[in-house]
Amino acid sequence: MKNKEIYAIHAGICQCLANPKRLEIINTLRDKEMAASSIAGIVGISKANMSQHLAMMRNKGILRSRRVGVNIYYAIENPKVIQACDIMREVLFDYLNKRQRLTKKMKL
Amino acid sequence: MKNKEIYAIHAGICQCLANPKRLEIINTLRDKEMAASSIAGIVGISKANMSQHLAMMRNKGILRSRRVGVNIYYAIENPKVIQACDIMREVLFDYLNKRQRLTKKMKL
DNA sequence: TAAGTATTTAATAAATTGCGCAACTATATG
DNA sequence: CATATAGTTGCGCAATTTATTAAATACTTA
Repeated sequence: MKNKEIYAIHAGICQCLANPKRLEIINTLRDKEMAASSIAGIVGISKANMSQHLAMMRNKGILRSRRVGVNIYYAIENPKVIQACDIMREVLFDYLNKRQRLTKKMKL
Repeated sequence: MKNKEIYAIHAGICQCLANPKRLEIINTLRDKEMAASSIAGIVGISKANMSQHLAMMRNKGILRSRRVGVNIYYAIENPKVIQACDIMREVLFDYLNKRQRLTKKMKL
């Protein structure tokens, strides 16, 4: 497999993290499985839209799903995603802290 | 700061990883700083486009830049990004391996 | 200061993404 | 079988992203 192809698929998987709703879904499923409609309720989006986000993440190996009666339960497939997510959140906070320090300094 | 806002900024930073060219840039700068045009040469995109990608990542605290004469050198600002990148790459490989095993099993 | 190299910026076109809506499928139950 | 509930899918549209081009800026050196 070519290097450029790898980067493309890699980017495709990272794409899952590049949307606030999907981050919230991942965070909600951090330690439990949950039915699609329950997640939709928590995140506050429509069933259809939720289904689209969930399908995307399942197709990329980030989530898995299983049917139990009328419900379909989703869960994190690969916990490494949580790890990556958390690290990127640290990057975010490092960035915010740095900006805050700079702003303070400018006010002195 | 509101929870939803955090998710939005978090997604904004993750967006940097959601493009093959940017992943290649990050990987190229993994252990060294490099002038914009040199990176463009390695990754194989135009200077203008490179500049846009670099600016985006600098604005989000992922890269930093410094001018040395006529050149502007870019480097990773927060090494945690590399870590997150590598973990997401593992997720990718876990996924590819799993698919391969499934494909093999189906052929038996 | 004029010319050359490196980089950025602005404007645009093309491609992709996100989301609402309606229709459809699958399961459970009266 | 009819109905209800949970979830998925296809379609269209607005918003965002990406790449391209041309013009502008910054620095160096003759």
